[in-house]
Amino acid sequence: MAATKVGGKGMEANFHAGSDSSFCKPTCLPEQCATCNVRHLSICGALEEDELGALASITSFVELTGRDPITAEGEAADYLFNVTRGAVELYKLLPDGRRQITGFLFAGDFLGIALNDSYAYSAEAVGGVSLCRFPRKKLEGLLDRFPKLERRLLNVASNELVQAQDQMLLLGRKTAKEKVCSFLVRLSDRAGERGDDPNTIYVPMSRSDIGDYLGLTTETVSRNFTQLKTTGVIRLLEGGMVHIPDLGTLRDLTEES
Amino acid sequence: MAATKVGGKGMEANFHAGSDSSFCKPTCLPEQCATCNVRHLSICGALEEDELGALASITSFVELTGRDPITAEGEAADYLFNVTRGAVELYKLLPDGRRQITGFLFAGDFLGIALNDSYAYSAEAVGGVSLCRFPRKKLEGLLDRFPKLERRLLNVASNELVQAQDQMLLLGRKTAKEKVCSFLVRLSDRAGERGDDPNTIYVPMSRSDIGDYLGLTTETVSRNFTQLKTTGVIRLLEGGMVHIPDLGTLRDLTEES
DNA sequence: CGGCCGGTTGACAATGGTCAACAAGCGTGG
DNA sequence: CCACGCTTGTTGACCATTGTCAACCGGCCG
Repeated sequence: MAATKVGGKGMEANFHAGSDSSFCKPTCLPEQCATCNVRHLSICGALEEDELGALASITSFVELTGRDPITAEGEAADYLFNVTRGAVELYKLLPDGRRQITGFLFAGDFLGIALNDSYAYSAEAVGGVSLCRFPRKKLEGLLDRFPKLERRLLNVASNELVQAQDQMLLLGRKTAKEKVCSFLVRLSDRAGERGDDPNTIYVPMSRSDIGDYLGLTTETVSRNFTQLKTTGVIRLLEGGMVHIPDLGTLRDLTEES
Repeated sequence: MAATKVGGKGMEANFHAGSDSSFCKPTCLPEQCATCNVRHLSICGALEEDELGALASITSFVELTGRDPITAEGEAADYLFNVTRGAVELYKLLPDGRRQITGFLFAGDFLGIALNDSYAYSAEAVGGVSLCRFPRKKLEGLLDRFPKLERRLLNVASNELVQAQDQMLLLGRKTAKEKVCSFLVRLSDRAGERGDDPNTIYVPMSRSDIGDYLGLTTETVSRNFTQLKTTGVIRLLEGGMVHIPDLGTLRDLTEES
């Protein structure tokens, strides 16, 4: 796949405008929305069925693979996104290449709150990802029409800020072991929220991604994983799955309230 | 001064409701708003003069000294605030007492975006502070009436998220020296934005506060300050003032783009 | 088959933390 | 007015956690 950014001019072949869906009245939803299983989780959930058409009409549907870039830090923020499948990582770089991943996004998450005209971070796909892409100007126009949508965005921003505070506490004050355990607990909590088994979590990201998220090196992450493994707190399964026999034990190691 | 929180039941003697200002029509602004010099910077700036009365009517004006608490992490978020004078610090604690300061607020800043029913962090005054206090429910009511206000809050949240990303990069990936220099540069930038001299900045917080903000110990902060002092990058003046002869040199030490 | 990538492990180093002593400033109370 | 104690900041000696560098393993893909 080409390494063109989704926000840029390329990849036009990779997505289809919502209005493309042939003989469909404006109020009729494109197939992607009709079958979307994270609609109630995402910002779309703020709108009623009959209002959703307006949002859908400005939406393009994007499919990504591998490590396709989505946004680049500092670039004009012309598009905002909804993740409907897969995982996305957000990161910032220092000039010498040091990287800090500021967050992972999953299905239902919104990408593009943290910006003032230009993106505050780069975003790239981790494996297969589906996105809804909204032109920023047009989305802002919809905010005027649907205050409910704006309220929802404010809630999203609020929640992201709460998460950001937690992450600052983790980065600034937790030990390597506490960081790794907190990370696993968070993935487990999210799995639970999605209705998945919180004791068997999917960890799609590499050790180096985890390190860059927790402010550690890959080696330290790896060492802590093996230590948790040998002490029986976790079991590493096939395909990036991790089994946690006793969440209480793991949670005790995070030092969280 | 009593250690009662401003969000709680105490301190009623310390503030005056905006509507107290005697024979004043609802549209007439209380003295505090009329003379407020950060109105255009704060969320109030989103409203026209004639709309401000509605906001003022739900506002209480609070004066704090010393280390008075404003909010406590986990507590019901019944009030939101505007800082109109002084400095406020926001922090989170681990059960064993480790502390992470997630941000400092100054005049014009809004306090209370990062919440979902309960405050995500504790907030306390650093020295003398003046606040405008809004009951959350009533403020939310105003958001329905004034979409401009909601838009402004979304912008505030957006900016805070951008800052939070920067702080994560700092906490996770910068060295002690880079952290301290970044901190000074930020204070200098803010001084410049306020129209103050960016070469002579006011650092009102203690070494321990700075350490808890940067994920360092007081000793490491102190050592880095003296190193910057002996290499001539900064000069420590009276009353917490710091002189920076050459901002370029300092900026080079932050490793920022 | 061979090279590359991701993960693991080991030896060692260094950044930053811990512990302790000390100085300066400041308010309190004799 | 001075002595005292408390807090804050500074500095030093030492140490530990985590980073660095390197080797190695296994899987995957060309």
